[in-house]
Amino acid sequence: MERQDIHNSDMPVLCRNCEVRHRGLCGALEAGQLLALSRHTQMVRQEAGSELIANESEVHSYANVMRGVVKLSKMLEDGRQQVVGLQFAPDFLGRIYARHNNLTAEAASDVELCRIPKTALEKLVEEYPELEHRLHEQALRELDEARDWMVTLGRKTASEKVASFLWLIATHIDPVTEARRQEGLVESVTFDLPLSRTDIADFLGLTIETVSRQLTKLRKDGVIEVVNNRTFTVPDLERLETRCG
Amino acid sequence: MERQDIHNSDMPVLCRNCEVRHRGLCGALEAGQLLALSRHTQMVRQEAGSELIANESEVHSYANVMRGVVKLSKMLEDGRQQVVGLQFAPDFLGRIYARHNNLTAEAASDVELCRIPKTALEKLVEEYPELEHRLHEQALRELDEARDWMVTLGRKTASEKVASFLWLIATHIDPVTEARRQEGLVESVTFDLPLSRTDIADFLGLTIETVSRQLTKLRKDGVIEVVNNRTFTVPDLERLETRCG
DNA sequence: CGCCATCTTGACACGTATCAACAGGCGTGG
DNA sequence: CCACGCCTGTTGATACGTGTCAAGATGGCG
Repeated sequence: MERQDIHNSDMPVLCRNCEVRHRGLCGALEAGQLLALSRHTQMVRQEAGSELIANESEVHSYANVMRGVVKLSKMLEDGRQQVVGLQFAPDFLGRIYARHNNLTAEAASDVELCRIPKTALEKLVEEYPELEHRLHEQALRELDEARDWMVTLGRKTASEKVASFLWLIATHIDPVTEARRQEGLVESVTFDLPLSRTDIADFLGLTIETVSRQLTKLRKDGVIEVVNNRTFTVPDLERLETRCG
Repeated sequence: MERQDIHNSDMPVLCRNCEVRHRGLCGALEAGQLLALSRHTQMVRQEAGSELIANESEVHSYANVMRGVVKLSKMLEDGRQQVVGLQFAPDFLGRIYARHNNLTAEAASDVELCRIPKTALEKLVEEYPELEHRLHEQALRELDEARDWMVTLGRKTASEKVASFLWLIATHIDPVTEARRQEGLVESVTFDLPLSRTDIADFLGLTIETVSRQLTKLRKDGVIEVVNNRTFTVPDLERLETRCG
């Protein structure tokens, strides 16, 4: 997979076929730099539910999310849990520069990751400042998202929280339809939830019962249609947005 | 203030006397680079309550917090407010690279800022990668803090939230005693709250009445002693920590 | 077909919000 | 110098939203 076709171009085939290359970290790099990077990367598939990063574990590698959804969470000593973020392709996964991880990462759906060892990435970052710039911008984006979510956690009602969650998923799960939505071309969306009711509750600071009740309320109000437990359709996204508080 | 004493050293006097230089952004820089930076910086004092960054406003400058506490907050359309972060010296203030601010910053106490225009800093960042590295590390630190606070907002009880807030202030308001505390040399601390009850409530996702009730409960339990409305002493920090959940 | 995990629904409890009254500090002005 | 009003914070009574506990329903899968 990591072999390059020198008769064609300097770009590794792995990267040439990479769907997220232009949007993610690697968009920063020229062909030659991509080659340097790809010498150390490895594509791995992980099935839903597998632990990608264990809390308190030593950092050995980082990764780019290529496909699927990753769930980031933290736990109090007594077991109370809070999901502190979701990552979608092409997000960078891992806390660079830290010795130890301070959260848990789990595959929420089946995921594909492009892994790179800690030392390899850190060396490349020193060499190519544009790489650090990209990582910095992602950190800032995640910080913005975390702060937006703090408003949801601290100040919204259960009903608004659930609507906000559905809105988040509807607008992040599929970059293609999201692009069309932003041009006003789409108002109805169908999607699969990447999280169980328990995870949703842990994301929203609620119980699963409250999440369930608010979902049925949204269904009865016609804001969502339930295809099955895990897949919903939102007939009118603007209508959903008004429910987000 | 910005004149340098060429007979003594290349370092601008402004910076030579700067208390936070080694810990903050500028710790990245050599004397010559500091000089380049200080050509554009300006110390300003703002009194408690003044708005430092207006939401949605265009970004014209950034700043380092030199003294005091800055409160970052967001508001929903109907006026519900959430404080999404506090900044202490020597934190960097402002969302670099963004065209528009997406939160409000207010001086929680009287503050001193070291301001620098947007374009000046961005040019310097391009020139000195170490500067971007420092900013990146601060963004990552703030992200960690935001995620920790998400746990507080989503999963802690009112009592634990108030204890967590007091813990945060007690361990951040004064770097000197905090350093001694970490060596186990201090267990009692007295401090001034930089926030009103309203702000504390908005930070914790509670009402002022609930904050007030939890404070009296902590007082009656001997966890805190109330010197006056704004200044408390914590006789045993470890005892407070156990109340944080 | 039946088991198990996941989700939903119901009855009730409890924590926090809401609304209202009161207390204290502090500056202003008589 | 004290009276007054205002602002901030506290305390109390009650309401309401969400949590808790328990029972069913649904769906996937052997």
